[in-house]
Amino acid sequence: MSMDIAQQLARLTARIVDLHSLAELKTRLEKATAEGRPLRIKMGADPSAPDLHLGHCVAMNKLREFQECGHTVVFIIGDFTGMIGDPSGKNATRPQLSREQVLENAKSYQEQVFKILDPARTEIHFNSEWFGPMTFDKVIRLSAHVTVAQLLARDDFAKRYAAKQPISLVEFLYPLVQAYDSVMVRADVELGGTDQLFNLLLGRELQRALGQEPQIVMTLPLLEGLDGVHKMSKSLGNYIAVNDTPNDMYGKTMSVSDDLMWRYYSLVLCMPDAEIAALRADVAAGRRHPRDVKDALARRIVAQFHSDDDAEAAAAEFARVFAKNQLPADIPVVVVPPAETGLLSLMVAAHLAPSTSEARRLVQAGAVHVGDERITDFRHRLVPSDGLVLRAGKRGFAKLKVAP
RNA sequence: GGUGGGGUAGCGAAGUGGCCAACCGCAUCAGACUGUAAAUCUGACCUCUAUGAGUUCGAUGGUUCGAAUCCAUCCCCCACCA
Repeated sequence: MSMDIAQQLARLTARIVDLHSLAELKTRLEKATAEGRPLRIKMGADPSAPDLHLGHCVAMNKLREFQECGHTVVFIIGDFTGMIGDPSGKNATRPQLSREQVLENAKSYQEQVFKILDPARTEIHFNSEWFGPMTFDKVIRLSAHVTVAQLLARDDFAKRYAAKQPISLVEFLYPLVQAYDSVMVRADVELGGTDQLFNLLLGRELQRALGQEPQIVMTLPLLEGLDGVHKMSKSLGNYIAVNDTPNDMYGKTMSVSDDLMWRYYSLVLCMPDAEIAALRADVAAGRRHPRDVKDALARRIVAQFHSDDDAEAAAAEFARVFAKNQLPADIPVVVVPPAETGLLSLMVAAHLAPSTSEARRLVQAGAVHVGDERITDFRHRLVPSDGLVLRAGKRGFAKLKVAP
């Protein structure tokens, strides 16, 4: 714990949305320094989605900053809750997970998490540790600490209640479950997305009710996904996964809108506000092209999760394919029979279209090239030859190989 | 348990016997323009051995020349009351 309190505070409160409260955080940091013990920073993870994406990284980055200030991250894998199935929000029922699935997801979670976090300063717990053996009388006693009015205060509950939409009892129980996790790991700080604020605050209340010092609560912004509107999430398919290939990662980043890229600079790369402001000013004044600024962003993101070389290669590949309209370096090879066939069935065989109807639409729309030639006649027939490249749309490529 | 409302393509939402493969909006895909940005314009958007055919409107069975539309049974959802 080399940094002094003021430095830590400045660092730890960057980019956050809510903080309850700054004074408590300061006191707690001072106390920790005095006692020579690191703070315990809790964060919960949902084991139903093993694919971490950049949206998760917003909070992870904050966790890492805590670690860099010498504190311990306590990562909770919600395996118990995962096995019940989380009915949160719109998708009424999430699939229940088996024990094996949860463990498998947890493992892949860990691998991904440690691309950002320091394993030496991370503790991982499964909440089945304490919920598994819990008996129902304890559950009831626990629920006595929370009132319905309190729960209804949560924004999305309030809205749904007002709109006469259903709220399942399980959903009511969830915040309590999460709050109890905080009690069990004796969290000093818990952080999450802004949508988690209520749950985090409930943890505070519960800790107080059970005689613990209440955790400090911190929320971070929700990162918008590739569509620029909704928060990045797996179910919406608008995400950049931590495990995406360099090319995908680079390309997806380049498809982010200009307005949004500043958020990525801030929330994913943790670039200080002043630097971002300077960049923005350059772009506004025409000193820099927004495309170049985005290219830099994409490179840095790829470099962070892969390597500098990967970033370089992805940028080069992107320039070749999309800027110069040349063929990608790696085109999937499809083995086809040597006989003459219709273009449509060839496209389906090459996975360029899921159905011949779809293939026909692409051809009619002028999206299909055979070699250098654009084909618009869906009845087109051809004799496959080795190395012939089929192209459908911007991203669909297939290289033919004739079966002997 | 009672009363009322409802289940239509990825989502939302029309349609209440033939003009319905099903208006419209969103999302998506493609083309043009570009910086694979945004915005805009255009087209497509169940499947197929494709100017035709086949399968769709919670499920099953029925009435009819003909059903998403009518009838019966069943399944599921929601609100209110208890």
